[in-house]
Amino acid sequence: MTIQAPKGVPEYVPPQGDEFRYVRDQLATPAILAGYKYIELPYFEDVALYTKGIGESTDVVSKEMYTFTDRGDRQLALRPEGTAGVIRSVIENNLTQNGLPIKIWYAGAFFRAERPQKGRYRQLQQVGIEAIGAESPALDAEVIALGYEAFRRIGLTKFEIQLTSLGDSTTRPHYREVLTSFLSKLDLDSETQERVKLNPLRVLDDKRPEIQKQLVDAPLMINYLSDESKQYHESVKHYLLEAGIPFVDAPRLVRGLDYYTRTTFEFVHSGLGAQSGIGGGGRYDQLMGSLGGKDVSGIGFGLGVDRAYLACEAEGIDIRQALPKSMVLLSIGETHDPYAFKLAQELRANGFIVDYQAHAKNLKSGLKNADRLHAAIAILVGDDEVAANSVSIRMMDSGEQIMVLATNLILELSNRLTLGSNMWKEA
RNA sequence: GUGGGUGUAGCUCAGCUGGUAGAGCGCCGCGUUGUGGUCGCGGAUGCCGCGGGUUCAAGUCCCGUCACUCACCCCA
Repeated sequence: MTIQAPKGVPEYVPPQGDEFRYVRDQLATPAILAGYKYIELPYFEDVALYTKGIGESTDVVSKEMYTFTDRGDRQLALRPEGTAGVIRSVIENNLTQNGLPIKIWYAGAFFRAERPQKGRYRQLQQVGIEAIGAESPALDAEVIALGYEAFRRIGLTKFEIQLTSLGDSTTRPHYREVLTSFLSKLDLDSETQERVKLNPLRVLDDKRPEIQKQLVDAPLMINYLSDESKQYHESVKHYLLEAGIPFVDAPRLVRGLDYYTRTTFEFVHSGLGAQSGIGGGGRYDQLMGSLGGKDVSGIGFGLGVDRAYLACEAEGIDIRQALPKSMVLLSIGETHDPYAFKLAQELRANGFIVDYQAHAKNLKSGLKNADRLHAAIAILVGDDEVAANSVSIRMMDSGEQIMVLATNLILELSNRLTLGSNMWKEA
């Protein structure tokens, strides 16, 4: 038995690797354009951060964390989500000192010890943002808009924004009582009854038809909002409507993490099967305070890069054509290798993406190689070229080929590639 | 944790009521000794997941086991 990757861990090998990287980068771009600053955080944290921050009653904390004890007997956990770590860092580094709100973004891997299935992995990648220390419907709308833009940017169209408000600390307890008393009258299995006690809201999300049937008349949070929360929610919706960002009211929307209050949303894709959520987030009024920081509210989201990538596939989006085109430099026969090697260095120094394939057996096999590598341009260095201090530039799709002086190569390429020239270079 | 499906060539998969292994794609070579893709011809590749059982005979039937996968719970 050869060694395999751990169960439930996705891999993106070439050529998918570059496509995945593209998706991840594009998902982050709207936030960068909006002035959000990057934060690099640890991949493991004190277990207490998550039990206190996310809530012990959540599945994520109670049964899906990868926890371990280090040599100093510290209880640690691979991070299952991003927000708690961001808040911890904001508090620890006093980032709230220099004016609010602070807007940051992050990207990276998260870990959940779940049973894997399509689109649900034990190691998942997210791009996330957080805007901390300000409450205004405009900010909520901005965060939602940035998520919307992110998915649009990679070409997704078959998704919708589901939006609701989970109420504030003054109205939530009352609603919870109402809901609990409703649920306690239903015919539920013991496991679900247990969930009613722990977190009744989550029962609304149950997909089993026999449960859903009983929930048609369930009381909804949206009808129990305080005037203040209601007004705030209406205002958020108004901003979105004005900006032309489509959303649907989702009064039964529930999220898996306990810290969400008021504005709560999810990006749901229709082409993914069971794991349809490609992103989600919301506002958290108490999280900063409960972790020992300033008592201010924040809002953020996490976008699933793995699922976004799957969604592209489901929509038939051709990511490869969006990637930079590549050039292959071929030397025919060994004698020209040093000459070609030097040319490759020069091209790269000028920003071109150049794959140098040394000493092709003959031109035919060299071109075949270039074709297999999906090169858009082949630069040929053979006897004829070297004799004339030249190289040949061959456009692989048209077959058009010209010989130019080596000293003019950079200039020639730059001239020929003016249209969309960034397509040939690494950002 | 619960339920279903699948393990056969590098990949996707076919292989009927048991008779000793196949296709497409890819790969290598030749047609073409400086021109790739298309086309034609030729070629290589398998402990049929693993262990046991039934049988003259097992990829095929039975038992076990491992892995993968989809779905439920839950989540990005």
